[in-house]
Amino acid sequence: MKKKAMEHTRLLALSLLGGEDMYGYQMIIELARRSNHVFDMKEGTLYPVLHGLEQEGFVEAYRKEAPTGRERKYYHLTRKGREALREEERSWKRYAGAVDAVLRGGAGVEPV
Amino acid sequence: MKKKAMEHTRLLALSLLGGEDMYGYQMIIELARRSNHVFDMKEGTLYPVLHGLEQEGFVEAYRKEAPTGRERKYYHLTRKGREALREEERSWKRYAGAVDAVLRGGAGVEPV
DNA sequence: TTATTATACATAGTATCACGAGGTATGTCA
DNA sequence: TGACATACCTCGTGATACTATGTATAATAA
Repeated sequence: MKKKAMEHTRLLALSLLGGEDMYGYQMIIELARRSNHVFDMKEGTLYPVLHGLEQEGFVEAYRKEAPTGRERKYYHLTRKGREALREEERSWKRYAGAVDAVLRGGAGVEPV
Repeated sequence: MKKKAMEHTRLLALSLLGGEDMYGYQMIIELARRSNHVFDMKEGTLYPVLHGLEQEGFVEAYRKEAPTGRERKYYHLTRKGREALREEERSWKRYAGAVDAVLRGGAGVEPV
């Protein structure tokens, strides 16, 4: 079987940050935990996405020292980011609903 | 807002053929209808996918004349294809369930 | 009659996306 | 001290879906 593509990475990242500020590494761990390891996001996937979100003004980064003495780069969801999250959620529900409708044989999705 | 990528095209194609034999153009129309135009698949997307499915032995093509006198190329789901459909459906449910779990804040997905 | 549209198939080029591989650096623990 | 976990990052590659384009026929409009 082929490898399952990640997809919807932005939605997942935004959703994670919707709850609390997080740093990249933490997001990967959390995503794996919350999805029961269905999502095993790679650094090579997440970091470019975070940088993109930052450039778009959806997240803001700040550095904070961890209890261990190490510096971490935390990401905070901006207002604009929260709107984007809501939009992406809608988009996901629409998408998932449409897939399910097709699988059921086209029982009909709500009109858009 | 960025364009939403199709994704899971194979699943959708297999699912359409799970009901009855169809020809490519018909699949595009049907998919749009059943998904209420959430999916507006392009020929440039579908045909390569169909050819791939054929090469893998998931579908078999045959030509049949339409009432209009025109020739159409119908695709039929093989046994192997039906298995692939079931597998893709499982995969989709797993994926969608995991996304929903993350959106809910990680209420927990069934272990895999 | 002729032009346009809808039907029907197909490929080539392009953009995006996620991954693998690799690099850097620090803290912890045996 | 050396291995491992933590923590960040980039580059190259492959997969996927899109746009654009090409071909051809049937139906319809001008």
